[in-house]
Amino acid sequence: MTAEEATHIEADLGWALGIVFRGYLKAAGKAVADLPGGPRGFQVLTAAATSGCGSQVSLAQQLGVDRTVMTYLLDDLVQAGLVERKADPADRRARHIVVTRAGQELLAQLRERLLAAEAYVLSALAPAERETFRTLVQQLASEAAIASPGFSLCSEGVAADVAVDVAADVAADVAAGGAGG
Amino acid sequence: MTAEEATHIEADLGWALGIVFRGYLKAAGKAVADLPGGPRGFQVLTAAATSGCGSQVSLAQQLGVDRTVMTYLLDDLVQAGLVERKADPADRRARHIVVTRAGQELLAQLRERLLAAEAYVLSALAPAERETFRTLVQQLASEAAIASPGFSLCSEGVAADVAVDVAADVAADVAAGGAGG
DNA sequence: TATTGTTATACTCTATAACTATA
DNA sequence: TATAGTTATAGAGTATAACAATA
Repeated sequence: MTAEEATHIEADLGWALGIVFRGYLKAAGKAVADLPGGPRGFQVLTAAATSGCGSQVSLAQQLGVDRTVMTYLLDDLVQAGLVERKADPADRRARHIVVTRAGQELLAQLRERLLAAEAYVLSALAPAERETFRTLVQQLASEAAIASPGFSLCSEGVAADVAVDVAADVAADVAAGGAGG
Repeated sequence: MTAEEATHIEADLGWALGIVFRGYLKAAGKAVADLPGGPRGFQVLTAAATSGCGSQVSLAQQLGVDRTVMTYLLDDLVQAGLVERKADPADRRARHIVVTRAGQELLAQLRERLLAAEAYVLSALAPAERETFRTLVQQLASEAAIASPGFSLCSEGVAADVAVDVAADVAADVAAGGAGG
């Protein structure tokens, strides 16, 4: 490596990732400003709604955060009436996180707003490149998540049926005009 | 959007970006553990070494952080003898940030360690995909940085000549065996 | 003994305002 | 009046340890 090859800041992956991530947080924060926990709260809602095993540790592992963080996030979401901590009959230590109907409705609405925010963040890329970028980030994140200790996605499970049941009702509402931008 | 299309957490761009970014911070943090400020300190060093206009605000804008953060980062780097705050004869308010010889040496060494950390973060992708990902993130970050108020890269300028002068000496040292992993 | 959930603590990063010295 | 740099403060986000209840 010679002096002429002195790396500029744009070549630093950490710089680029940081800029993009902070830009995303800013855009997504506005999109879900009325949701407790902001983008993190949305991720909890999404994971709780689509994941089969809804225990707090399992959600925390999926989201890549500490289980102590999950307690705070859930406290706020419970207080807002968006999720509930149900007792797990199979393990009295665990709490089963269930998204309420209000939570399902809000989730469906915020999903569209968040998609718009994502589109804004990616707007510097050509349409084909956006999909490529999404695929690659997703691929990196999935591998990293799998590599983290104790990770399991639990896409099938006991709670999935209940969640889908509620989601069916909600989907009708949203399609009827709930999708406010 | 129907219930069957309920978005899983992997489809959330914020989730993926967060996982990847935190994974990078972890890997990069180990790589530059002996540098004040960690990966952020490395970015300051890189920007100061390759950017022409080395004022603190200009560096802060390039890095996408507040100018108050730059003060703390530079305090530690100055104390470690890696950069110096020189008076700017053209503007007595401004400080010209110059990387010392020790800073240049450390920068050259850490650059290789950081490249290894970056390679680790991207290891889930095929070689061709890694370059694609780098290009796309860089493209997104550059556009976002340019869009931010007051941004200017200043790749050419007064200090550039001095920096390259020092860098030439350092490059010889590193090539001779300074690149410790 | 290990795990779930909670609480408390501390450390980092970030955001804001106020202050000085210069322009 | 505006800008460069500093300082102080507060708010998020994260990491760690400790604890009670349960496996």
